[in-house]
Amino acid sequence: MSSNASYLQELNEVQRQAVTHIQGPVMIIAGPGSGKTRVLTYRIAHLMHSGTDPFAILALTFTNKAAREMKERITSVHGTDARNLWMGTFHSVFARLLRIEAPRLGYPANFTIYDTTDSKSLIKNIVSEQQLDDKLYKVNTVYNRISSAKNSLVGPYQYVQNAAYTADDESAGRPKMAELYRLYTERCFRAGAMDFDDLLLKTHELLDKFPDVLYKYQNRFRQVMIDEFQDTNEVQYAIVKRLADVHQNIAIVGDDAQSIYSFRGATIANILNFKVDFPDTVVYKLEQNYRSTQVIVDAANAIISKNKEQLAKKIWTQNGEGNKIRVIRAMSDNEEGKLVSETIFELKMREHLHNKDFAILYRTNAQSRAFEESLRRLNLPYRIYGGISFYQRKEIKDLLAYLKLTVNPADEEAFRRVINYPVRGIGKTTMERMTILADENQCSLWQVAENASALGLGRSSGSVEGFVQMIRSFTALSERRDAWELADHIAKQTGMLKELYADKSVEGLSRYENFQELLNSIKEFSDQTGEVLETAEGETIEPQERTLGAYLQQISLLTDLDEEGDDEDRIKLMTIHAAKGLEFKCVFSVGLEENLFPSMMAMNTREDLEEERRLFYVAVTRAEKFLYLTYAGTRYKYGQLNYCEPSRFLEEVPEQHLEYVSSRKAQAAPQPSSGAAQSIQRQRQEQRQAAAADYLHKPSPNFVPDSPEKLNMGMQVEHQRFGFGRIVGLEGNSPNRMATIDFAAVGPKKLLLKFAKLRISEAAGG
DNA sequence: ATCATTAACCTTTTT
DNA sequence: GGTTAATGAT
Repeated sequence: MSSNASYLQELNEVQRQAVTHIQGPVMIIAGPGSGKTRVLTYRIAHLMHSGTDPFAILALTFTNKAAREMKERITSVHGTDARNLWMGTFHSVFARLLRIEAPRLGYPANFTIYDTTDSKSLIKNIVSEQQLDDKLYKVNTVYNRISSAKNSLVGPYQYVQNAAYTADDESAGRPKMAELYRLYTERCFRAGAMDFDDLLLKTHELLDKFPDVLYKYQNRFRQVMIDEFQDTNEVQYAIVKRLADVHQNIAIVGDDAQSIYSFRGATIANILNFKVDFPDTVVYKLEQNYRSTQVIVDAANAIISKNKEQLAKKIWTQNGEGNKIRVIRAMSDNEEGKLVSETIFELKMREHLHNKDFAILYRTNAQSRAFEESLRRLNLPYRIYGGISFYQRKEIKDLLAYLKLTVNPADEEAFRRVINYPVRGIGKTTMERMTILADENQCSLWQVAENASALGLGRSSGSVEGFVQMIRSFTALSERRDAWELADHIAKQTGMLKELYADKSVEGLSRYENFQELLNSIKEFSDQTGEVLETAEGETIEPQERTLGAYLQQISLLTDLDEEGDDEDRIKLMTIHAAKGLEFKCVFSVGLEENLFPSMMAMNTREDLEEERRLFYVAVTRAEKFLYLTYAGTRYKYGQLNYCEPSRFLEEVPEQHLEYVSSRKAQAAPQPSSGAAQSIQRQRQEQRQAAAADYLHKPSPNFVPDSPEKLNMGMQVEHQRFGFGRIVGLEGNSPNRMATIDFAAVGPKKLLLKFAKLRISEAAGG
C-alpha cells in the first residue's frame, strides 16, 4: 500500500485485510464491539484513496444515523468528498433514485411518501368503503400482510395467484385480503404515493423491467457496501444483488447473532444465499471485542451459545475483567424505575460518569414511563428515543399535509387531513360523496374537488372549490419562493397559526411551540445553499437540492432516533432494537420478565425465541463497563396489575458473573454459588427485608439546593438522599470540584458538586 | 356539521 | 394506562 495510507496502521490484522480487499465479493462477520464501523469507514476511505470515484460507491445502512456517522468519520479520515458518496439508508437512497426514475413506472417524479400512519389510514378507509368487518380486517393485520408480501417481492397480482398466501387468508377467514391489497396499491398509485415498502419494491421493479436503467446503475455503482446485512429482507437483497451482478464488487458487513428484525422480513437466508450467489466470496471474521469487559463478553457468549442457529465464531477481548453484572429485583414496575434511577444517581457520582454514559434499554416503548417519572424526581436529565416522533404530532402533520398537497395535490391522505382543517364546512357527507366519485372516475380526490360543481357536489361545491383555489395558489407560489417562505405563507393564509396561537392551554402552548419549531427547521433547510455536482460520467445530479419536495422526502424518512442531540448530556432511554449499533459505559437492561422479555408473542417457535435471545445478546453487548439486569415482581398492563416471573434469560447468564443486589446496602454481600433460580428466590426475601430497613433520607419539605460556589469547609449540609453531613474536604476546580462529606447516616462520601444537590443547613462556625 | 361523552382497542420490536 | 373510533346532543 502507498506510504501515506497511515490509517491502515490503526487497524488490527483481520480488519486491515477486510479494508484492503477491494476486488470481488467480501463478507465481513463483525461481532459486537469489533470495530465494524471503523472497518466500514476505513474501507470506503481506502476505496477513494485507491482512486475510486466517490460517486461510484454505494453504501447502504439501516438508519440515517449510521449513515451520517460514517460520513463524518470518512471525512475526518480521508478529506472532504465523502458528501459525494451514495450513502444512506436503503429507503433514502432508493427514494432518491426513484425521484429520478419514477416516471418510468407511471409515478410522478414528485411522488409522496406515505408513512405508516398514512398507509394505515388509507387501509382503514378502504376496509370501510368495502363494507368489511373491521374487527376481522384489522388495520394492523392488513397492513402487516401487505407489507410482508411486498418485502417478499409479491405484488398484488402475484398475491392472488400465490396459493400459500390465499390459503392462509381463507383459513383465517379473510378471503378479501388479496382484493384489499389490490385496492390499496391502486389507491396509492392514484394518489401518486409510495409507502415505505414501495421504495424498495418499486426500485426492484424498475431494475427488473428496464434493462437500460439496470445497466445505468450497475455501471454507476462499481463498489457496493451493505451494513447490518443480517437485517436485509428479500427485496433489499434482490436489489443489491442485481446492482453488483456485473462488477461483483460487493462487501457485506453483519452479524447473524444480532439479527433482530425478522418481523420486518429480514432473513438469515440472505447470508447463506450470498455465498451461493457470489461463489468467490472471501469471509473475514472480526472477533476481537474492544468495547466490553471480560465479564460482559463471557456472559454474552454464554447467552448466545444457547441458540442452535448461528455461524461459528468466538468473540474475545483483551479488556480487563471488570465488574460483575448486577441483577436488581424490584417489587413493582414503579420500584424498578426508582431503583434504576437511584443506582444511576449513585454510580454517576461514585464513578464520575456523565448522564450520557447511561442507557436504559427495554423491550417495549410502553415501559419507559416508570423510568421517566423516577428520573424526573431525581432531577436526572434524560431523553426518550422512539415513541411518538416529532413528525407524528398532529399540528406538524397538518402543516406538512399542506406542503405535500402543494407539491403533489393528488396525495389522498394529505387531502383528507386538511380539507376541513381549519374548519371550512366540508364534512363527512361531502367526503363520502367525493370518495365515491373518485372511485367511479378512477381519479384522485383532488380531481373530484377540481370539478366539484360539475360533478354535482351541491352546497359544499363552493367551499371545496375555494380549497382548490387556495392549494393552487400555494403551488404557484412554490415556484417563486423557497420552502420556508411558502410554509410561513401557508401557516398564515390557512389560519392555522392563528388558531394554534389562540389556544392558551398547556397542550396548546406546546403545539404552538412545535409548530414554530417545524417552521424553524424548514428555514434551516432552505438557508443551506444547494450544490450541483457532476459525476465522472459528466452527468449532473443534485444530491442536496433544496426544494420543498426534497425537504418533504427527507423528513418523511426520518425517525426521531435521527434527531439531533447525541452530544447532550442526558440519560438515554430506548428499546433494545433502537440501541443496536450503539454503546454505553453503563447499561440497564430492564423488564427481564417472562412474557415481556422474551415477549409473549415470541415464545411459540424456537425461531422466535432465538430471536428474542439475540435481542438479549444485543442488549448485553451494548455495555462497556457496567451492566445491570433488572426485573419487577408486578407490572401494570393496560392499567391492570400482573404478576411476573423472572425471565428465563436471567438463568442463562453464568452464575459466576452475577451479583444480586437487593438494595444499596446489600451491594457487597457475597453470594455463594448456586442456581440462578435459587438466587432469585433468595433475592426476593432480601428485597423485602431491605425495603423494611430502608434508611433513605427524606429531604426537608422546602429543600432547595444551594449553588456549589457557596460551599466551604466545615459547613453542615443536607443532601437529598444521604441526609445531613459536614464538609470535611474540598478539592479540584469548577466544573469538576469535589467535596468529601461526612454524612451522619451513611458515612463519608465524595461527591462531584456539579451533580450533587446540597443545601447549606448551617454555615461553618468561625 | 360540530362538539362532547362513551366504548373499544391496545403493545412487540421500525425504515 | 392512554389513545382513538363510534355514538349522541346541540
